Amino acid sequence: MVTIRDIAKRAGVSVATVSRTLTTPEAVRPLKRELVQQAVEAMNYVPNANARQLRRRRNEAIIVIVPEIANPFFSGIVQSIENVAHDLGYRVLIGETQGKQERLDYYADMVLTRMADGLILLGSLLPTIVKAELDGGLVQKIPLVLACERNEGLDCPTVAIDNVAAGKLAVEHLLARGCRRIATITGPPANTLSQDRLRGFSEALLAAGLPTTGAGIVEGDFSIDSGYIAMQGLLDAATVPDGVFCANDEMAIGAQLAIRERGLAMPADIAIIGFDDLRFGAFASPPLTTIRQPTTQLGETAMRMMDAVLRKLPLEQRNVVLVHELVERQSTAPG
Amino acid sequence: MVTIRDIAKRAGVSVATVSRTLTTPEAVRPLKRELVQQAVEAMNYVPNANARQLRRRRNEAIIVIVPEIANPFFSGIVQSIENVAHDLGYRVLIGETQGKQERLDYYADMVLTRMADGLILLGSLLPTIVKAELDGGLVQKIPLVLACERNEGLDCPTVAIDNVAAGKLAVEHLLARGCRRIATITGPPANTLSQDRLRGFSEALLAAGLPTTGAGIVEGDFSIDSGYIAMQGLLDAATVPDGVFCANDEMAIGAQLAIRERGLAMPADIAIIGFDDLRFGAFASPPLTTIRQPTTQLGETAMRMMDAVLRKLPLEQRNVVLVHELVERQSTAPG
DNA sequence: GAAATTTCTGGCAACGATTACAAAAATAGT
DNA sequence: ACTATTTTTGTAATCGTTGCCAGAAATTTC
Repeated sequence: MVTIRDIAKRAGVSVATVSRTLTTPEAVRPLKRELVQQAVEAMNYVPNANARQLRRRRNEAIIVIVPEIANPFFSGIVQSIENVAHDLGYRVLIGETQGKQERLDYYADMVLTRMADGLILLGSLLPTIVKAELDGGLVQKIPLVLACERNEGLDCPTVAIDNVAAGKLAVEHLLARGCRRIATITGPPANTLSQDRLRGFSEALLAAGLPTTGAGIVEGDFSIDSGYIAMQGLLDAATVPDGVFCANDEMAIGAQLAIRERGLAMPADIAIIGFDDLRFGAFASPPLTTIRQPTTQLGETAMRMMDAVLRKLPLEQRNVVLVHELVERQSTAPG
Repeated sequence: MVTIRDIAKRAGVSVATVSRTLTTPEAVRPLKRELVQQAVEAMNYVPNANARQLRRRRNEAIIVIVPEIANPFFSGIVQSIENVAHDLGYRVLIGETQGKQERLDYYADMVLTRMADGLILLGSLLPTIVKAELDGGLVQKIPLVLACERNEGLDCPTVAIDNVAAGKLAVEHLLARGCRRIATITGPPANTLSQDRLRGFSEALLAAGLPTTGAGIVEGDFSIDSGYIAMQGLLDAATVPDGVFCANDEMAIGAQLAIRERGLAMPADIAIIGFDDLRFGAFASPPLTTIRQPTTQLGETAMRMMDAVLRKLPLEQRNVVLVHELVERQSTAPG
């Protein structure tokens, strides 16, 4: 391996000068600068990042925690984080938890060991060391940004949409097109996101003077399969719904298959609305009405917040709420 | 930051003993080991990974290059790589190229700077420094494993399926159910994967004594939208196909929408077969027949190969070909 | 042209671990 | 009890950079 010393020797300067040429070229005279650059070129020198980071005590690397990479909603956000990170000079490490605490802690450890500078969480799971903070235990502060999900009592920068309002909007849309027997397929109840969307559902029905409980609420787990199964349950019930709000698009797509298999028409017999605006939703049968989350902005904001946290800059807002949007397609087309 | 020296002082031993307790506990007497462990616990010590890696000249981190994270096919492989990597003690950094050479080179640089030990490529793009090798230029060897795509002339471990055979199998399936006007929607022609699948298409038709050229071959780019647009083109042609082989499931799902919009029935009027077995395919309308690639095995094999390369172990096979599989669903159900 | 500044440069001590090597302690052998 | 052997331990060098500090070189000023 060719080191900075080799370059120094070849260019006939000191290691300090080489280092400066590489990091602050304007601080070294053009003549020597040229010499160094030639040597670097000739010997194919690349500075060792480990040594540099050790010395600088800074990594320019952050970890993004995703429950599941294969979920296009998350990967969209990650994509946007990567773009911004790249511009800001950070590397992005993606960690997948698959819902496992152990996995998450493993990644949190990487920021303790200084392999990475901070953590952006897209899911609802919190690292054990962070949870300890909530319980008032001794604190091992690690730079943290929460995206997508709020978390009561945890004091860290957050960016998300207002899921209660968004859920409410979805159901109001179903009401507006005339649905009266509205059901919902929710996510896991432990998930704050699920809770919020469900609350929006209830609030909308309450405001419309319709019953909000009973067989109309079925639990899924955000997967396609769970949507399919949940919908079968709804279809087997005594009163079949005429409108269903699914807490995400994947479950909605699963639900659509169940409905098609029964030979029912959408939206004529049952209207369906999803959440997230996956690109697959636009090509579903029928194309899926949904609530769009501003994926790009979500990722961008999260990354900029992280940058601010790491550079200890003041944040103008610690809890950003982005606007969601109703995307109307045929699955709820007016009758 | 608490360092190894702090622990040594507190435990009343030397730094060497602390280091050993942490890396090879069996080499230190239980008594002192206990002392050290207590100090570590009490002071919340975590070794600095940069210092360790600098010294060890090894990172236990690899980069996986994906053209697009949002593509469920790739993310499935990544998921499997992550699982195996975890078991083998590696960290995984995911890099998204979005088809940009510059982005890829950026990640390749990270292995030159020793931030990571090696590169697993899922796409077809090659880093510039690797391409230089092909041209016989001076070589900067970096540990490399190719997954999904073969690359003539590049001597590095590879794992993939036989895309020619798989493409052929898909078309033979269409032939078997009676299709005679078979078209295909391909990927970008520069892509070896596309080329292979197209070749399989041609070989199958040739063997069946059917014409293989003309309006029946439309170019897509693996995106849903491109499948939708390509299919519209096919439907507008003089002779409408009665079977279409799409080079991936995303395009097939796009094509299906185009067909539904024309009011044609699948598979009665047109049979459709895709490639990859995305989970969305199973919930398409109608559920999509496809060729399944063994995603899990693909990822696992790639990661194990990388491990072997890094540990300089001999590989029993440098070019692994995995078996693909036809998954029959309604989009090609017999008449 | 000498003195006073200003700009560049080089030497060397960090950064926080690992690991040869040698010394010390424990154990075994007689 | 004393030596020979084996285990443990500690000291110090090392990994490849960066950045402080002091001195050298260039520039400005009078």
